[in-house]
Parts: sequence; structure tokens; C-alpha cells
Amino acid sequence: MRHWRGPFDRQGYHHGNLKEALIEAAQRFIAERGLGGFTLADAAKLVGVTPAALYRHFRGREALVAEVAFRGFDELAKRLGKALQSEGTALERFTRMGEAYLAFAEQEPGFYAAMFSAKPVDGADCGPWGKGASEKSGPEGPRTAGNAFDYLVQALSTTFPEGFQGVDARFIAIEVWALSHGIATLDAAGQLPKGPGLPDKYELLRAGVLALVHGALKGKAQTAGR
Amino acid sequence: MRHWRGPFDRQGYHHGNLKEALIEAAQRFIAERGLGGFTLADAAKLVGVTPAALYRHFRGREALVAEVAFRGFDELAKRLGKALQSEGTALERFTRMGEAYLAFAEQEPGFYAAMFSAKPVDGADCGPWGKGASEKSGPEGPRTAGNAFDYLVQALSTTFPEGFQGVDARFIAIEVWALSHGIATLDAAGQLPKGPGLPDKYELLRAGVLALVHGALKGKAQTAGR
DNA sequence: TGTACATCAGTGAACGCGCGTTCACTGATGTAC
DNA sequence: TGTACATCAGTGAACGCGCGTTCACTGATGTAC
Repeated sequence: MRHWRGPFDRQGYHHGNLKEALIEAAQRFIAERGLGGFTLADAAKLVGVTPAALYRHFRGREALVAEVAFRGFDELAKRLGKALQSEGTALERFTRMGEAYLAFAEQEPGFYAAMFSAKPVDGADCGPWGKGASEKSGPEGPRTAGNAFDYLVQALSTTFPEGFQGVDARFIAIEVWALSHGIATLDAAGQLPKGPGLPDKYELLRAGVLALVHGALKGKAQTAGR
Repeated sequence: MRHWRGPFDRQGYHHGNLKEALIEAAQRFIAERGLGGFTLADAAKLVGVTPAALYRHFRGREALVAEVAFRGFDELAKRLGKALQSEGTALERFTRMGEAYLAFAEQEPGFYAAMFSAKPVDGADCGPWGKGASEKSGPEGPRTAGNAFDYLVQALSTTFPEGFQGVDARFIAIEVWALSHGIATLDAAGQLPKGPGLPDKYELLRAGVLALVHGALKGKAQTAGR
């Protein structure tokens, strides 16, 4: 067993860690060129391997992209989980989760694009509301860390233990996720207005989330019977 | 001047309305197959024309997609403007704008994908916050209907004339847009959770927007000095 | 310790395909006389 | 009213390219004896 020297290193006939290297290359190219601009030939070339070698590890292009998306959901869940378990008050930790989400989308555009642009593969259950990568059982036994959406619901319950006056926490969680996703994608597309007097995306999300949490019930009451 | 018989009709050597027909075909295929899955050959074939004919009307593929995006922003502005000027109370009209946005994204996925997935063409100023298609001057003189984002800011000011206690209406407008965009894109990707006890996207947006409007200031106060 | 062997990750050449784009050409059209 | 002409929208063939995928083959590796 040869040692792994880095994702794009290569010594000798066998790569040693081709699968991981291909995933990392795909992630990089998707980030740079978008999901549609990513090609297997590019990834293979970066890794220093013939395109055909890819088929020893993946069924094809779609499977590679699906794996990138899968890893992305896993990584996002990890980051949200970490923020949820960080120090400080519950509100601080909750706020940190939002920042972690936006930072993830900005720092890992390859992951993010694969996660939310790819057509969901049939049978794959790894969306934000799926069982999540972390629940799948691997050779080292099932990992039960839960998924990103669960983390969000959990954070809402912990941060606002008084509840939301009967409103389902999942309702608010979906709102929060949608706002986060909207901010992240508009920002990534360069369509989030910026300028003096306008808030940055972190401020935008923080204020928005708190408004959603505090205003949900009031808004509901005002439009009751509509 | 021959009469136009429908976008995909064709009689004789000259098409008569090829430019419009190509735009409509592109919109349809982008809706069906995504921006990356759309090809000029498909569009030309549907319209009943050689691919080369396209170059009489567009510089290339990118220009055609940009035109679709352009039309999309125009159409969206029209729909929002119509909702804004509809009957009923200010709040009803405001709510109707949100519904119009989600309906547009659902009914016109070709437009929506072109608008928000396409890389912005340099020189083109037709994003949600750009000058907008409607302000461009055409042969019949400048149309000054304004753009979609302006409509939103205007609706906020009209619906809540008491203001937002010093908070810039644009701030709230961006939040509302981001939430709308997030809900629309998650829904389009099939990643909006659905089920008994969970709200549909219209309810989600309506409650969320009202929460954003009413909760913005409270949220800001709570996190002041952070 | 040395050797034969099974395994299988990666090779390299080739495939069929469809893409966007170009080019000289053609034929329908409307207009000037 | 008829005819010559300019215009230009669409043709059709071809281009170079790069894609994802396949296939029989090869050579490095670890293991059994």
C-alpha cells in the first residue's frame, strides 16, 4: 500500500487515491466553470490519469457529480453541527450557523452547485431533508450525526425554548433555509445588490432570520382567515 | 410582408418571424432540459430552419440566451407591475405580488433559469436591480415602467406607509426578494419539503414576507452592538 | 528468501456523436422605373 | 402593368472540436507457497 501524497500527485503506474482525487478535481472544476462546464477529461487530466481510469471508480459522469453532491451535504452538515455545538449563548450559536451556511456556499461553490443544481439521482436520498450522508452506515458502522436540516430544527428549538406559540419549528426552519439559500445563490450569481448603506449578506441573513423567528406568528395572525 | 401564423409555423422560404420563434423555442427547451441542455440545433429544428439561419438574428448561442433572460426580466416586471396596480387593499396587492413572483418562476422556468443561471453578459444591464428592460428606449420611445425591484420597493412603501422605523425599504426589499428566490429555486429543484402539516410555497412566502416586514426592526434592535 | 501467480488499477487508441460556427450560395421578396 | 434589380433571410455542406464511453491490453502490486 503506497502512501497518499496529495490529491493531484502521482508516482508510478497506480495512483493510490484516484477516487478521492477525482472527487476533489470535480469539485474544483465545478466551482470554476459551473456544473455544465465541468468535464471528465479535465478532471482526469488534472489528476494525471487517462479519462478511462475514471470508470474503475464511478459508473460515469453523473455518478461522480452525485458523489460530489453527497460529500457536499455531508460537509455542510458537519459545519452546521460544529456551529451548533460551539461555545456561547444559544442565540450566538444559532447566528453562527447562519454564518457557517453562507460561508460554506461561498467557500465551496463546487459543492454548492453540485448539491442544488444537479438533478436528484433516483434512489439517492441526500438532499437537505433526506436522511443525510451521515446517517448512512459505512464500514465503520452507522454514523448518526443527523443531517443539516435536523440541525436547523434542533437549533431553533434550543435557541427559542419557549417555542413559537404553536407554530411548527419545521415551518420556520424551511423559511430560514429558503432565505439562506436565496441569499447564497443571489450572491453567487452576483445579483445581490451591494453599495453604501446596504447590508452585506451576513447582516442580511442575521436580521432576516431573527425577523422570521419573531415575526412568524404575528404575520400569521394578521392574515388569518384570508 | 407575410403574416405570422404562430411561432413554429413555416410556409415557404422565408420564415417571417424567425427571431421571435427562436426565442420562444429557446425558452421552451431551457425549461425542459435546463440551460446546459439547450442547444441551437434543437431550437432551429423545432422552428423548422437550418441552424445557420440563427446567425441572421443573433451573434451566437450566448446572445440568444441573453435575449431570453432579457425578455424574462421584462415579463417579470410586467407581472409584478400588474399585481401592484390590481384592486384591493395595499396589503392584498402586496401579497399578490409575491404570488405573482412564485407563479412566474413556476410557469416560466425557461425564463427563470436564463435570468438567474446565465452568466451576466458584459454591458447588459438587465438584472433584477439593473435599469431593467422596460427603461431601455426602443423605436417607439423610452418605456419608463421601471423594473421589478423598483416595483417591490414601491409596494413596500405603499403597503406600509408608516415606514419601517428608519430601516431602509431597500433592505427589506432585498430580504423579500432573497426569500422569494430561495423558495422558488428550492421548489424548482424539488428540494422544498412537502407533506401533511407543512405549508405550500405560497403560504411559506406570504407568512415569511409578513414576518420580515414586521420583525425586521425587532431583530435589528436585539442584535445591536454585536 | 525467492518465485509463480492472481488481481485489478490504469493505458491508449478508438468510437460515434452532436455541438457551435463559417461560408459561398440561392431564391423569395419588395421596389424603382 | 410589367420587368430588372437590389436586398437579405435562409440553405446545405462542411469545419474542427471535445465530449463521454468502450475495449482489449498491460504492468505494478501483494500473496501463497
